[in-house]
Amino acid sequence: MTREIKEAVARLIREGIDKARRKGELVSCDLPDITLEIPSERNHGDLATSIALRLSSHLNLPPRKVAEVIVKHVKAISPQPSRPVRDKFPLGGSSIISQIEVAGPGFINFFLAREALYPVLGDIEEEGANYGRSNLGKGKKVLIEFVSANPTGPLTVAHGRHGAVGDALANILQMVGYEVHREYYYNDVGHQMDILGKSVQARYRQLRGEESPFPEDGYKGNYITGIAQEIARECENVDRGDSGFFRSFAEEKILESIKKDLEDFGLKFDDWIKEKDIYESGQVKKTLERLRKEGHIYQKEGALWFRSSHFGDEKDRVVEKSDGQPTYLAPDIAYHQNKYERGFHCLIDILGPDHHGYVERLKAAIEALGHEKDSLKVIILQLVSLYRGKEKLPMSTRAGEFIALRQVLDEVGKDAARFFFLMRTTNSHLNFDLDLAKSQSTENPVYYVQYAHARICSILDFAAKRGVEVKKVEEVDLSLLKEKEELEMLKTLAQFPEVVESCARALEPQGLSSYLQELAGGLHNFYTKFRVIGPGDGNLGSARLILVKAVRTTLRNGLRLLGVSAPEKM
RNA sequence: GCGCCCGUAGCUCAGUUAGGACAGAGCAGCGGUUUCCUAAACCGCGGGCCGCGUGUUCGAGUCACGCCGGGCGCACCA
Repeated sequence: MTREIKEAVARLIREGIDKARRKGELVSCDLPDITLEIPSERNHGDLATSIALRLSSHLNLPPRKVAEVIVKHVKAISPQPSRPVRDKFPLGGSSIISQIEVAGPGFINFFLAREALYPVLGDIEEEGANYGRSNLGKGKKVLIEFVSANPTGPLTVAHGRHGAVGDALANILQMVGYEVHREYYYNDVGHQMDILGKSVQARYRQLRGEESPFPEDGYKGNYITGIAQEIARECENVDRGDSGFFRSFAEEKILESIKKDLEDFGLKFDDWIKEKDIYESGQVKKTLERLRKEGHIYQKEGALWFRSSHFGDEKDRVVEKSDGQPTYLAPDIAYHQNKYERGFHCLIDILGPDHHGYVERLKAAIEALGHEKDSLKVIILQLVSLYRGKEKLPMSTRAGEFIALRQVLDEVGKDAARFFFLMRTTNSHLNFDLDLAKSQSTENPVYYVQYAHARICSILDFAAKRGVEVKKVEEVDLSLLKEKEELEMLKTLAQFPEVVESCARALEPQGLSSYLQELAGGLHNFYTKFRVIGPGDGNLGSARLILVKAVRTTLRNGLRLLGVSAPEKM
């Protein structure tokens, strides 16, 4: 429901309670926030409040009695267009309500007058691609770090989910008024990269017919052999004893393929940060030094420990091993400090479930460095299992038996992949069925939503061919829209900005994909029952054209936020 | 043993952030809809001790505590 409608109704309730108090029918007490919700049950009205239930214990009156008193006074308030939103349909006073009732244990249900629903069409016409935009974020700078896969192998399906969720969240946060920066961080130094180099080196030697043992913990995927073959093809005078050469060659190749995959998946990052840069700029040393000075670091058994237990972590953590090498945590602390120093005071990290134990120590570190613990929000994104129908596919990265994101993209396409990754809440495991994502049938929710968009385009094409123009809201009698299906769509349209905001607040894009399915459903339902172009004197058609065009705008906006295309033809 | 996530219809999942009305959707199953803007669509019908228990509350799928079951972690790895 639009904010204007909710505010108007809440204002009515408050006025009703005030009147009852002045007449002595209700005693005064602290008034809780008047919350209005959209009941799940149709015949419970368009908006409902449980205010009477909340007040009853303070007032020492049965809840139904409280509700009845409030309703009596609300009904007596005369229509006052206190805040006209649009000339034709002033929103305010009781004129937007068609019926009020007390129900159940003491709920107050409001049924909206049709006139209250029409202004949303004017909003959508006016705002267009900006419909759904708000200023919740007030321009605050947010840095969202996601994917951040190390260049040791191709992106997996799990990275795909991270990419889809991170990008959608970034879009949503931008839509509600944050200034969003997308960042990718990767480790280009250290043990894992050395193993990568040695793995490629071994494969290269084997290609040359040498006896060369494969490292025990090496990367076994076929792509390693592929890189070795490229070296054999492209490079002369290879020093086959220099694993560093193989490492940097592999890093470059893999990074290149990662970037290509991300591009084809529609992901763009504002910055790529390398672990090496964090070291070379001296930030690791500087940050550890600062922690040490402030007493958060101590020496024990030859290693340096960060006193994270002082900040809520279950135990202290090593930041520098007894051999003098820093642990992974050290550059990561420095990297996060670096984010703050660049002016970001709201950080979001998207991590896999294998990193959940890591969150507390990271938060401890940022707190030790003087930042608000809550200024870092970590989204733990649960795993993805791939299915082909009923069959579960193996996903062992170690053994090199995994389906790469690339294969999924090639097989089901960007749109289906994106949508599927966004269909579940972030903290539930995702079962991704390749067969379903591919099927061009009624079962596939991506096509369901896209098809609604294409259908509307088709109606508008048809109208253009017939010489029927799409008029402006001001020129049309919107009150001709009175079928149940039309009013349902109007209500759904009006909810869009709130849905975007609630996704932003919860850092959870799933709500948006559900919303789009609902809006598409409303359109399909309407479409099969009524005609837009054709019957009548044309006035009804004009009103319906405006309605379906508004649905198209909203579907487009929603799909754009999810990173899914809105095709005009299918 | 400890920590995090999950447990809701035959299947896949919403609903738990902020407690409210007889718990929703999609798919699968069964039956129907096309002289008309794309049938990749629509309509109808069944189907549930919300894992179990105790507590808080006027009210618990939602909160607290304890169990049971599944997943993922618990490194001087990254």
